[in-house]
Amino acid sequence: MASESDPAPSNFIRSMIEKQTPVNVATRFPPEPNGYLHLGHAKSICLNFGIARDFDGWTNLRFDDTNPDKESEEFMNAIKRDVEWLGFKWKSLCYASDYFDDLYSCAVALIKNGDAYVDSLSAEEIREYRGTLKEPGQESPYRNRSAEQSLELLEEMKAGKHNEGDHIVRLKIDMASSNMNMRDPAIYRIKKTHHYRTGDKWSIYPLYDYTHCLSDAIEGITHSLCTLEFEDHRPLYEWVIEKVKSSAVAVELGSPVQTEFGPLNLEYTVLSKRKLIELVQKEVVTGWDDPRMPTISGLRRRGFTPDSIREFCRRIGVTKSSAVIEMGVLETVIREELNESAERRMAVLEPLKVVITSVAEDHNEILTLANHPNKPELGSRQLAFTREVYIEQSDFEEVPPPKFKRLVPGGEVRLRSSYVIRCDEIIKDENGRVTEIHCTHDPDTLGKKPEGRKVKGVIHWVPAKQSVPSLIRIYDRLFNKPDPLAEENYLDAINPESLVVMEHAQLEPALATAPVGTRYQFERQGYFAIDADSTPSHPVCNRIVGLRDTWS
RNA sequence: UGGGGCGUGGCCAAGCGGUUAAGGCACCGGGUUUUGAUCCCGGCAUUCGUAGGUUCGAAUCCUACCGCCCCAGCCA
Repeated sequence: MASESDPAPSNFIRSMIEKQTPVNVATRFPPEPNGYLHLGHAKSICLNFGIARDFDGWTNLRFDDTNPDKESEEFMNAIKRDVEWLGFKWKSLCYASDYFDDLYSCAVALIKNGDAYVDSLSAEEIREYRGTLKEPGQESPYRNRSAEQSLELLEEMKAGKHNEGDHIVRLKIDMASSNMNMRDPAIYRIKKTHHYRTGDKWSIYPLYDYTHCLSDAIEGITHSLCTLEFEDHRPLYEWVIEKVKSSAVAVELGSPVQTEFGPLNLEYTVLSKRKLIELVQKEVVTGWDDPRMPTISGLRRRGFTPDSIREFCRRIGVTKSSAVIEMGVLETVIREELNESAERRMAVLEPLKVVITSVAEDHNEILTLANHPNKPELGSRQLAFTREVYIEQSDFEEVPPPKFKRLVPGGEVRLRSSYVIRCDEIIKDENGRVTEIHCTHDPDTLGKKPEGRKVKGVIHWVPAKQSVPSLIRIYDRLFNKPDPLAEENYLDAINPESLVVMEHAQLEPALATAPVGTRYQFERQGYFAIDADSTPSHPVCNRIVGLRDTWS
C-alpha cells in the first residue's frame, strides 16, 4: 500500500503552481451544506488541502450557504466531521453567510457605479429576454433605470417590502454575449426563508456567481479550484472582482484565480448530490451513511479507511477531462491496505454441519492460529477443534463442477489451520437437501502434509457449539449498470442484490467481543467491519470488499 | 462557424520537439502458498481521435476534419 510519504503525482495544477514559484498558495474547500460529502468531494478535498500542504500554504473550509431553502446545520456538521475524518485540518472555518453584509455593500457600490441594477421583470420574462444559445438576448426595459431608483428598490427588498420574484438584482454586462453567464446574471433574489445561521435577518440572498468570487477574494484565496462546469463562469468571476475592486467599497479583496479540473465519475454509482438526496428521500437506501452509498459517511460505515480514500484520490489523478473510474480502483486500495493490517478470522456465512465421527463427543482440542499469515508480530488466537464444526454450504458439492477443490463425497479437504478430513457420509432431509455431513479426520495432518497423497483444498470452519451467531451484510454495487444516468430512469438500474443479508452466519469465538469498527479478513471471503448495529452477544458485520477471486 | 472544454492501450494517467511512449488498475500466463488470497516473475500501445503539413526528428508545433462533454436556475 502506498503510504502518506508517496509523492502526489504531477498534474497540470501542480505544474502551473511550480511555474509561479515563489507563490503563496491559499485554497478553500467550499461545499454547500445541502447534503453529505461523497467521493467527488473527496477528490476536491485531497486536491485543495494537498496542494496547500505541499506548497506551504493553507486551506479554508467554507460553507457556501447562500440558498437557505436547502441548507441545514445537520449537513454542515456532517461535512465538518467528514473532512476531519479524511485527515485534513482547515485554517479557518468560514461561511459565505458571514459575508452577507460586505456582499450587500458591494452590491450597493456596483449599482452606484452603473454596473448593476434592479430588474422588475418576472422570472419567465427574464428567461425570454435572455435569448438562446445561438441568438443574443434583449435588454430589460428596467436596465437603464436610475441608480437611485435601483438603490431604493434594493433597500426595500432587503427590508422585506417586496414579494419573492417581484424584483431581482442583476449585473449590467452584455445581453448579447456568446457566454450565457454574461447576459446580465442575477446576483440577488428575494427569498423569505429562514437561514440556518442568519435566521430571519435577510430577505434577500446573494447568488453563487456573485458570492463565490468575492468570498474567495475576501479570504485571500489565491487558487480557486473548481470543476469543469464552471469554466464558462470564469469571465464572470473575474468581472465581478474587478468591478468591485474599482468601486471603492471598504472591503479588502485579494486576487484569486479560478482553475477548473475534471469531476470524478465512478462506474456503477452516481456522484451527484441531487441524485444522492433522491436515493435517501425515496428510501432506496437506509440513509446518507448506507454502506452502499458513495458518500464519505457511507464508505466509513462500510469499513473504508481515510487512508484508502486518500490513496484512491491519489491514484485517479487530476486532469481536465472527466474521468470515469472503474470500481476496481476503489476496491484495490482498500484491499491493499487491509491485506497488510487486518487480522484474519474465520466466519461461516451459510453453515453446514459437519460431524467428525473420529473424535469423541467431548473432544476440545485447542489450536493456536496466526492472526496474519505473513506477519507473526500480529500474534495469534486460539480456536477449539471439536466433534461438530460448521463449514460453508458452498464448500461441499455432491456433484462437483470441474476443478472444484473443496469437499466432495469420499474426498478430502483441509480444515484451515487444522486437520484434513474425509467425507464419509451425507445426511439429507426428506426433500433431499444435505443437512449434515459425516467425516473422519486424519490425526497425522495437523501442521503437516498428509502422507502419500495431496489434498487439493483448504476450507474455513468454526467449532459448532462455541461459534457466535452473527448477521452479516454482503454489499455489492448499488447499480447494475456502469452508467446509471444513461438509463431512462436511473432508479431502474438499482441492483436488487446490492445488499444480501446472511442471517445465520457463525463466527469463531474470538470475534464475540470485537469492538465496533474493527476490520478483519474473514479467510477466503473478504474484508469485514464490525457494524454499530452489533450487540454484545450478536455481532453484525459489513463486508467491505471481497477477496480477489480468480476462480468463480 | 453561438460560446467554452476534452480526445495517449479495457479504465485512469505521465509525457511540454530527440525516451525502447512512465506508472497504477484490469487482464493473460508461470512460480511459491494450509486463504482458488497475499507474494514473486513474465506478458500486455512500432503508437498517441483522423488526415495533411512544418522539421534531420512530432504524442508534443501548424492546418483541417471527426467524436464526446458543459452552458439558456431568481441552484451551487
